[in-house]
Amino acid sequence: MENYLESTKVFKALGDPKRAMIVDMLSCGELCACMILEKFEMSQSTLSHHMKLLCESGLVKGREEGKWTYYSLDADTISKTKQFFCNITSGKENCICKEDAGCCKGCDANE
Amino acid sequence: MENYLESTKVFKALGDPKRAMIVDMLSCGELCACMILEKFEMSQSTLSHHMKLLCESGLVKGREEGKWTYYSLDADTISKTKQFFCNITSGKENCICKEDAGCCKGCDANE
DNA sequence: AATTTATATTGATATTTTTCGATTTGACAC
DNA sequence: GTGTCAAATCGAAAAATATCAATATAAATT
Repeated sequence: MENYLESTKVFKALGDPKRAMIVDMLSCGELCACMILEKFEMSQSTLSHHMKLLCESGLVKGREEGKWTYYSLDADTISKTKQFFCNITSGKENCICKEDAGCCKGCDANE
Repeated sequence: MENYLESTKVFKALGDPKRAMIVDMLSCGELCACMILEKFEMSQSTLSHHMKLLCESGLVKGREEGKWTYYSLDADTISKTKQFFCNITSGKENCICKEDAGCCKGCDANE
């Protein structure tokens, strides 16, 4: 059984175009919040909120240095998420629909 | 430049554990709404709403046959989404942060 | 034609998310 | 210490989403 809750958090984080764009930016290396902020039309507090969400999903890591915070992608989460995406989308014989009826009731997908 | 809006719609759809689970179910073949409904604790109208969202993202296709609607995964969207995920997360030299400052203002990520 | 069955739609409510301005915190410079 | 800068947090408002019960639609069955 997949860990739906963990990976869907990452998808939720990527479900916003601005956040996906931030991830794209970070893919060529770590950046401080101020650099990211320069590229967008949003307030500093809004960016901070987006960064927090990205960090909480595990996709992004923050590193504090003096008064700056540098953000970078988390390779491990990226690889796990890719794996999860492939698992749930690639054809297979024994996916959950083949199990007993009602198998999804009360599992983590229902919170 | 990536098509953020299109792919982030798919991520948004996958950002809900129940919907991710539905996608997982569909990965072993097409299912009618009634079969999916059996597995969850949610009302019929709620499931219908989730299926609509999945279809609108392009990840799932609906096929009507008599009084049933059969749902299945859309291979093309899956492959495009995987590609997009890889593009924005894999290290590269020329990602958007290397372009002119402010390049993201007014582009599709800002709606 | 009337009934049942599968699904979609509508209307309402509750919750979550997005966003901002204002404030706070913490580091650095003077 | 005082002021400045980067970033986080708080509080509030607006928008989007999730959910359900009720109703509508449309096909199959009687």
